[in-house]
Amino acid sequence: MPQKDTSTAILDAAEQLFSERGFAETSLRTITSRAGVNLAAVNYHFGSKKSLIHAVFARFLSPFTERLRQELTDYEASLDHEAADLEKLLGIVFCTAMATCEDQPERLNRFTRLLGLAYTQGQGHIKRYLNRQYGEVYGRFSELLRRSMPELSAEELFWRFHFMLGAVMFTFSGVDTLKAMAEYDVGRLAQTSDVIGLMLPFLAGGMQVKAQLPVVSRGDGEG
Amino acid sequence: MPQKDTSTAILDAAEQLFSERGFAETSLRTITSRAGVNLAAVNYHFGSKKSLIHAVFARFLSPFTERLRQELTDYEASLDHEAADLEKLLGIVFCTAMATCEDQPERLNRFTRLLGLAYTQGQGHIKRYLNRQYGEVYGRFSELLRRSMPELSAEELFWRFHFMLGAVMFTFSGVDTLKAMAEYDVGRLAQTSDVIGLMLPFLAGGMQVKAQLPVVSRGDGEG
DNA sequence: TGTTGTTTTAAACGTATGTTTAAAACGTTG
DNA sequence: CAACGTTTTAAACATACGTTTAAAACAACA
Repeated sequence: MPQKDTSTAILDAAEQLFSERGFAETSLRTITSRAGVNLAAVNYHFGSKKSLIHAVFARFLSPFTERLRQELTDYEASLDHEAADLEKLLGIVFCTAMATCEDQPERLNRFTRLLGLAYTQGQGHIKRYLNRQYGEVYGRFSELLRRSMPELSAEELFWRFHFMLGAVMFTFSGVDTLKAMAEYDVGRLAQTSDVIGLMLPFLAGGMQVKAQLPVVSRGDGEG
Repeated sequence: MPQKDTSTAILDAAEQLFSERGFAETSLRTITSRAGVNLAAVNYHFGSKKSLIHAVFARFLSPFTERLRQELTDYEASLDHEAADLEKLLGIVFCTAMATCEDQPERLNRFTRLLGLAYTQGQGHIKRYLNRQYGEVYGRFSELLRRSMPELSAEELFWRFHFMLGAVMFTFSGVDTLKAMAEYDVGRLAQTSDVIGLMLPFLAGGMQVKAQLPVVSRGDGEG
């Protein structure tokens, strides 16, 4: 490949820059100059900045969800009405994600960060797009998660799921900074797979802990 | 108070709008028109948009860290060389945060969200400002956290701490959306104190879980 | 080679932003 | 009241943005 396709060059630059600076903070001019293409190329090939953002997500998420759909189907078949296993389930997601970008492991960081930004940064159109395109696989995973912890109430499961999501998103959002900090603090450079290896027990431990009464309470009543 | 001070009106509007839309996505014109003041008032009272952002953080964080410093000192004194208790420590932070804005509980959501945005959104100057101003209290808390889990390796503690941070930040970043989703899914409207009550066991469970070998591995070697 | 459809380019457009200015309004103090 | 420092105001400024345009360059094919 002597020289990248224009669309690919734009997607590559956009993916990296968006993940570094966010969507609103990254201008088309920065993207096109990094990609070495003309400014108008974005609107020619993608139509608008919004569509470019969607395309960046789609390039990773479409292969990923395709693989994940298959993995979940296989796992569901192997279960045959018995309860699902939480760590196995989380392992499937992580492994599928890593397998989707096995040639460039750093893309996983970029991508989790992009997802985190999509959630926390305004830009409602991104959330709508993601839900429309990939909501079904997410629902499949949710259902398996529920089956892996049948003793948990719907409310506890809901919140714990989002606590977990937060730990994952936030960690990978700043994983490069964190790796550097960890190297400075601890003296050892961690690989992404190491971080996942440390994260899985944390997540499983938090998800499966026995519920107990809260130690925090507010001054007012229960309203 | 018949009519708010101009600076206060700006800070109120900015705090709310920043937390809803992010920093880059909120224009000074939106802020000043929401606050009912003239556009130039921001630059007159705060000098620049950057300084306004810093002022928004300072208005919450200065009283908060002041209280927290005191609470940590008290707790340290009560310990007298014995190990700190993790849940007690987390409880102190949450309670101090809630006490700092006891009159307007929703400010806690806004603020955790602002902190999350500061971490995930580019805007390096915010991180630098926060570290410069409040780094010391953070260090005090870190040290107590370490003392609460002496059996954990430095590396495990570092990463688990950031997993925890992520769960907290992410949850409160979208706590209003999440509350609405939870109400729809589960049928019961949660209060912030309820969410914290559900979160504490999750965090403590994840932090204190016995480490185990990771189930995820990469294809390549250990490099 | 001439024609046609596609891609790239430089330039401009319209709009929105953060900031500055200079005059007006205000409030306090002599 | 008069003078002075502070605050507010409307307008303008310079810059950056996403998008559009129309011409140029290119590619494929007859």
